[in-house]
Amino acid sequence: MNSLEAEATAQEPQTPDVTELILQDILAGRLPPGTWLKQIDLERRYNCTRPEVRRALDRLVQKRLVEHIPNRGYHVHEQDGRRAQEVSDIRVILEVAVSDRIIANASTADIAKLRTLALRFDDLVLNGTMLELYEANLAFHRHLLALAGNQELVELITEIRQRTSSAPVSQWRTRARIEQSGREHQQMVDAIERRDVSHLMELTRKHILQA
Amino acid sequence: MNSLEAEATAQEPQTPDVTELILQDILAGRLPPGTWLKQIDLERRYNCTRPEVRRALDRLVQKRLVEHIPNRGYHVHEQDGRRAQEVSDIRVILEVAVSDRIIANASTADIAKLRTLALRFDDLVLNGTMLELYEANLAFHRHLLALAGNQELVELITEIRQRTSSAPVSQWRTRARIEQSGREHQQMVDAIERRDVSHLMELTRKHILQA
DNA sequence: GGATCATAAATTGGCGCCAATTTGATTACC
DNA sequence: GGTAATCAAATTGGCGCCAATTTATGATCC
Repeated sequence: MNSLEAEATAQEPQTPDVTELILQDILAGRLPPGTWLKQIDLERRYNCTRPEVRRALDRLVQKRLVEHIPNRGYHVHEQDGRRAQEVSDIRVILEVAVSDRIIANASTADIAKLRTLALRFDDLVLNGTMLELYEANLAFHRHLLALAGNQELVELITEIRQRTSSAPVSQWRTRARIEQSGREHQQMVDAIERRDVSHLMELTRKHILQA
Repeated sequence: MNSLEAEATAQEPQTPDVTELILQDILAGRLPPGTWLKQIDLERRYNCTRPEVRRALDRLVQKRLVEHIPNRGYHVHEQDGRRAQEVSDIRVILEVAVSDRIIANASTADIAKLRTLALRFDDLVLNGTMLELYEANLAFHRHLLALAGNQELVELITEIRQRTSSAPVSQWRTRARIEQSGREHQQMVDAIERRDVSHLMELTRKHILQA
């Protein structure tokens, strides 16, 4: 939703939710998989108290993003190839299945909005951080899914996306792949505009599987 | 997984995860939607410390089972008809979509195991608590889904099931409906044994939607 | 010289206290 | 008699300390 307003690492004395800050650092690849998250380090890094760190770590464990070993500590969950594949499979099933609803509900305004978001993604390919790109991509997919008329579905897919793709860097290996993703976004909007359900389904399937 | 070994409310001095205890009480309907979860009450009810209560409450908020209002407190999330409908829709999409994989992977042993679980459900209809029935039902559906060969899918559906069906009582309103569910379980196993994909899909769809 | 044990440093994790906010009741006032 | 303001009780929530466990280091023994 809101892009990154916490660009300065730890400057402001206010408390903008430590969980979100750690999450973004993991997503941005600043805390790579396997990294041990020592409570004192986090306390200093985010300029917060011990209980806040603990609460954040516990939440991230619930989200399956970090692993907890009793009396040993917390570390960023290793990338699991099988799990990533399984999540992709789930996404394909769901997003392909609601393609018809998306097309049925998409108004002219919705399509315009999707184009804007797709363009923003393309723009950030050239000049933008990996995190910004990640969030722009997420925004596009969230608005797309929202058209299916099932709010829970939007939240659910947002959740399971985070669950595996620890570092977005590992998602899009090359710039060529990123640019390809951008083009696919455009094609998906085109398909929606033409009300071509089967084409949208095929585009969605490919887009997710090779992301 | 493990059935209820914490039958005695709060007797043993050990700490068998307070989160799970509160969760079960919500699921069993002992803590109806809307109930305010005062920290002192929980502290006494489950014979645990303040920080444990807080951690449990925070986790349940993450699971969307309780709602948190800052400086006001925590209360069991109200049953949301729309959300329940949306979760059912998601379940239908997913479980119908993997029907073919379930049938492709189901061995003779798997089918026998499913029959056992279905029978256990039927048995508990007569003599068993609501919670036991709920867990037997969950066990059947988990084993069924596991045959699709996607572990994440099993965990995901288990999660979203909990997310809405606050009180399992509200799921199966009448005993007639429960017995009908039991028969449908049997029919689903029959369909798997006959390798009748389309029939399993139709049974699954109806079973979920009118549960 | 290498391995093992003991000791010390560091880290995790449990626990209780106290301030801030809210709720309910009593009192004063219109 | 009803309403509004004030005060007290209760509840939430932040914070730091200390014990338990683990890890690293160094000394001793084989």
